[in-house]
Amino acid sequence: MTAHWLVKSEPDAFSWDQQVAVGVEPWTGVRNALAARNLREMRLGDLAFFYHSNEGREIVGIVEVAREAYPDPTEESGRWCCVDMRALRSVPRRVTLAAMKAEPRLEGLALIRQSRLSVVPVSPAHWAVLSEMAGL
DNA sequence: GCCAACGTTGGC
DNA sequence: GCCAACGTTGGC
Repeated sequence: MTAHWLVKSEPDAFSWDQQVAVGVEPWTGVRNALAARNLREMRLGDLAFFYHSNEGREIVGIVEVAREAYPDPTEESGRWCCVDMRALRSVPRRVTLAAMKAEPRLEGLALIRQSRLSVVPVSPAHWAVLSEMAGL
């Protein structure tokens, strides 16, 4: 069963253009227990929206899980994990946070409800609405 | 184990 | 640049 997610990155730190350029990239640096749990639940081939936080505040592309959770190499203790993400495609239309907030069918979206969480699940229904808004 | 202080994230 | 939300830390 394929699950859907949304992952955030500040474009200043790591942008969608960089993700596209490298293809596959370790999704490191998550230091929040709930976000880390979401990472561990990701399965090979799961899809995720790539969202630019802070600057842009919009969904810009789609990535897929290319490797399931393993210890984050950027952290010594081994208690944090990361996954590998592969760039799949840019979205034809970027979906802004404002547009998501204005869409009644997206009520309860974790991105809005827990704005500080960097890795959040997206329900199948919400995924369908967001895909439609993104022009997919 | 409680809770105040503090730090960080991210929207505005 | 401000501030709300919320996670973490440390004193007790």
